[in-house]
Amino acid sequence: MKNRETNQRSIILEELRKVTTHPTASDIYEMVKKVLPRVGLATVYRNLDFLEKKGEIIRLKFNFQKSRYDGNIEGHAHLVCKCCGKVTDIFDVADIKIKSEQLRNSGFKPTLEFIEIPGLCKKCNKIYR
Amino acid sequence: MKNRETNQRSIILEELRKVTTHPTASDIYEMVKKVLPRVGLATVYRNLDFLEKKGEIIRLKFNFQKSRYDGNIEGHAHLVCKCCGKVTDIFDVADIKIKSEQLRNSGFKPTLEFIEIPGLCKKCNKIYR
DNA sequence: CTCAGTGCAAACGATTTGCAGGGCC
DNA sequence: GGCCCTGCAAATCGTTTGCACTGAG
Repeated sequence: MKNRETNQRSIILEELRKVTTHPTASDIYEMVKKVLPRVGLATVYRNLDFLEKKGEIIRLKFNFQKSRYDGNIEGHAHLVCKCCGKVTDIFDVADIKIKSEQLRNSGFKPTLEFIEIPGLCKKCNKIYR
Repeated sequence: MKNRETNQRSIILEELRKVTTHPTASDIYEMVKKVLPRVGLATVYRNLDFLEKKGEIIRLKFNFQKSRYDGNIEGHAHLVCKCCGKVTDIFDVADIKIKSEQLRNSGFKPTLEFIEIPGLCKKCNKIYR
């Protein structure tokens, strides 16, 4: 009786799965509009929220003003250049180790698959060397 | 000739240094208003931006809608509970190790001091166990 | 048939900006 | 005295919401 499989919802997910970029809601809106010209932006937002809650997609936060979305839910991390904003996916982080007694004592359970690692990309690092 | 040391700017920094919470811009606005009743919210925003660019404070991104700020620039990480939103400071992360060939090959230089680690806090982890 | 989902437009809330006046250097 | 900074108000922009309608189950 709940969670209906609408055309809009499946196409939004489908379009997001297609790309390896990390589009914003309006990017996705534009992508979906090519398939469903009458779709509304609010529908895109509502479905992105829905899909995130379901764990089908990931909402990224590296950009302050607008959210970005990732249709790839294979556990992976993001490298985010603080200088140029470039985002790189890293898939082989199964074994990130954090050595911190405070962390161990806190009882906090990290979800390292979705971590966003700030830093400087190769290009920007050269400039600032 | 540039970067004047105004009363507003130093009080904003001073107030932010005092607390160990991670206040939003309006939280800081309220704090500063107690000292400078005629201060404007825009001034707070402009100075927070300024101070962040100068590296005097850190702008945190764990909250989607509004930015939070940290006056403690001693290298430390944040544990962010995805469930209840609780944020915990971790100071002994000098030796976070990330074992990733992709990362090594990418030439990306991580700034691990400012990393935000998602996960579940002790309390929420129990609930979801 | 029912009600979750949609499209549209208006509302919202955090942040930014234009502008005239103020005060640091 | 120059011009960076401020306070105020209005503007901006991403996101959310109210509402009547639609279509999936």
